[in-house]
Amino acid sequence: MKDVAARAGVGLKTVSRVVNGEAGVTPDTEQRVREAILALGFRRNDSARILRKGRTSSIGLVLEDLADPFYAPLSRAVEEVARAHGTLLINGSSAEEPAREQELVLAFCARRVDGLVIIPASDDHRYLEPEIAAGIATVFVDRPAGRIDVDTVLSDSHGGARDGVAHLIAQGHRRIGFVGDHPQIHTAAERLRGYRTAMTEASLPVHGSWVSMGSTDPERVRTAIGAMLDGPEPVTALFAGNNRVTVTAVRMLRERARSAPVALVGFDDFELADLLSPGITVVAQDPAELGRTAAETLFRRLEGVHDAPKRVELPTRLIVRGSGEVPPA
Amino acid sequence: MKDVAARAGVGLKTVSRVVNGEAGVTPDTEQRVREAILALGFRRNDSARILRKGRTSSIGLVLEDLADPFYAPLSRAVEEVARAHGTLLINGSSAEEPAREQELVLAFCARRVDGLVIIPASDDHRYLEPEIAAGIATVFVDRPAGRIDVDTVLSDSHGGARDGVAHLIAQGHRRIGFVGDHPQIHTAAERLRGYRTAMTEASLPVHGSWVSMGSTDPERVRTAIGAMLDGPEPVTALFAGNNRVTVTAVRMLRERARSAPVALVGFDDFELADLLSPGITVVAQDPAELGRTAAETLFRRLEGVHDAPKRVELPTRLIVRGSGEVPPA
DNA sequence: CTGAAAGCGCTTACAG
DNA sequence: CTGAAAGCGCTTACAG
Repeated sequence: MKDVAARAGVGLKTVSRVVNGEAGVTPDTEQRVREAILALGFRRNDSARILRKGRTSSIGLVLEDLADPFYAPLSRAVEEVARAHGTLLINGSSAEEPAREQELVLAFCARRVDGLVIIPASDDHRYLEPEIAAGIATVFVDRPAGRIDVDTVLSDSHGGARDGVAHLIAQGHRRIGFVGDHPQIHTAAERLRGYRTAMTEASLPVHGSWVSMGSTDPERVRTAIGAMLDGPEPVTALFAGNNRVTVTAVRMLRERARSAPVALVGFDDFELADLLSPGITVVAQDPAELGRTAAETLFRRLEGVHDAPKRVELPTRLIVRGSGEVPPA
Repeated sequence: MKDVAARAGVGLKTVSRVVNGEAGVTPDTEQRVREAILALGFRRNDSARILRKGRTSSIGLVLEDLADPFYAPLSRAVEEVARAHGTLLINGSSAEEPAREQELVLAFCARRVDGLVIIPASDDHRYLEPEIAAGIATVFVDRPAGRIDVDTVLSDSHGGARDGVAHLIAQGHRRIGFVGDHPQIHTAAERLRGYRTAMTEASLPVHGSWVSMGSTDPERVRTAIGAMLDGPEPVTALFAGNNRVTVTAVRMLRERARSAPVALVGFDDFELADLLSPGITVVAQDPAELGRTAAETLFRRLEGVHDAPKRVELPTRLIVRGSGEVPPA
């Protein structure tokens, strides 16, 4: 910029004016500055601008896995909102590791992002308190924050799971298995709770062997489902706690196609669910809407809205496609 | 930092030393500084650090759509490599709009990212010349750059499509349709070329109505496929130019299940392709490997490797699952 | 309409 | 082992 000013024979401030399209420069001066910019290949250094202005016009998004088909649309929705606000998106995957979540969040804060959208992997976010106090707006999405009070956008995991399991009960099922993610994950715990609610509301007992929580690794899920199907009180229907479990369940039921058919309802919709035979009945969330709502909440804060932190819960939707309407054997 | 120094009764440089874990501070002094940092809730401002250091330790990734199942693993792979290099990832979706691609790239450059990984939407990248001259390392992936000479990582679209179409020919098909994306997109054009190569190698004519290029919007794809199946020279097999086309083709063939079965091979693998009936035979790329290779190439440049720009072409793999082995009616 | 000075919050290069 | 001065490249607040 100094070089441009020297070459154009003007002051620094005049170059700044031209670069930022501010008024108060004669066409003639502006022309000289523009020529110097072109000749020198000058591009404004936003790092310096940011340092001086205080706002970075960037936000950070921490999620579990960018490549997960559930989070990809969420992430894209956040990006679109950010773009509409002239803001850049920095993101990172926590890989479900609390230490990595914290590392990413603090790295973003050190870059002085204006705000954060977080899908947490940990359950204690007090480490964020100084950052929030320092003015970094923060919204949690998909899962709530632990031990701090911040804006949160969730899906109704409890209600969705209850609806899905009630649907199986309505088809006549009495012995229903639940396979979920690690119980520390809020959504997993809530869905299990929804399952129990539905069973209780129908006065059905829940056999201990019908519930399995843990890694969504296919091997573990297979073992769990195998035990439910071949155990002493074999289930006639399965409720899968998320998309990864559902896919493994579909594979497994396919392989056992010769045995008595087992009904299946999964939490989370996924592409091609309608093309399988039977189509997979699911409790669908709207990940893009989660992302959009979270990002809009964030920007409302950045625009200076200062009421108490809010918790938004988005409804789920049961999509009937066939797999959940298989009657009990 | 000034406040911390004042409170600890030391100089700025000493605070800097403690914050950065540099040697040469007595334990006693360090202790005082740490206490001041804690008391004041001080966090280093990386914007200032960046300005002074010259390197931002961030890279930019521009792709077409973060939410596309093909690009999500690519993006994740880039992130992992960046992470291994202590670098943050900024990303944005071009939505296949050249103006948006350029806007994102220039915004990243203004933030002085150390490097760029670009999946281009445009075919003229001369606008990048000043940035590259200014030292921003750049790698193109999935599609080549236009009118500039830079590192590029591609899949073998031509060879993959040729293999896929040759596979259909080997099953006895003579009338094969090709439905692809917009012909301006390099991969789309290359796959079409692969189709023609395979047909020519088998001395088969290509009827004009067997080729349709354009938007991957389901309505357009349906119309195109309908014309091929119901036209004067009806095809007995289809080659789909990418995952979006394949999915629409699957839906359509499913609906027409009562007519003579049509063979299908698609470019790009997708989740659950094996669970459909029949399973979908595909020419698979490895998007994560594309991303990893591109990012590693980028970091090699950032570490100072200065040979001529390289072009890497990764092989594709034909995965046989059933849909491509349907014989001609 | 234009520009000189100060400052954003750090690090660098140097001196003690 | 420690710190004062200069500077990274901009913008702000002000004066002319």
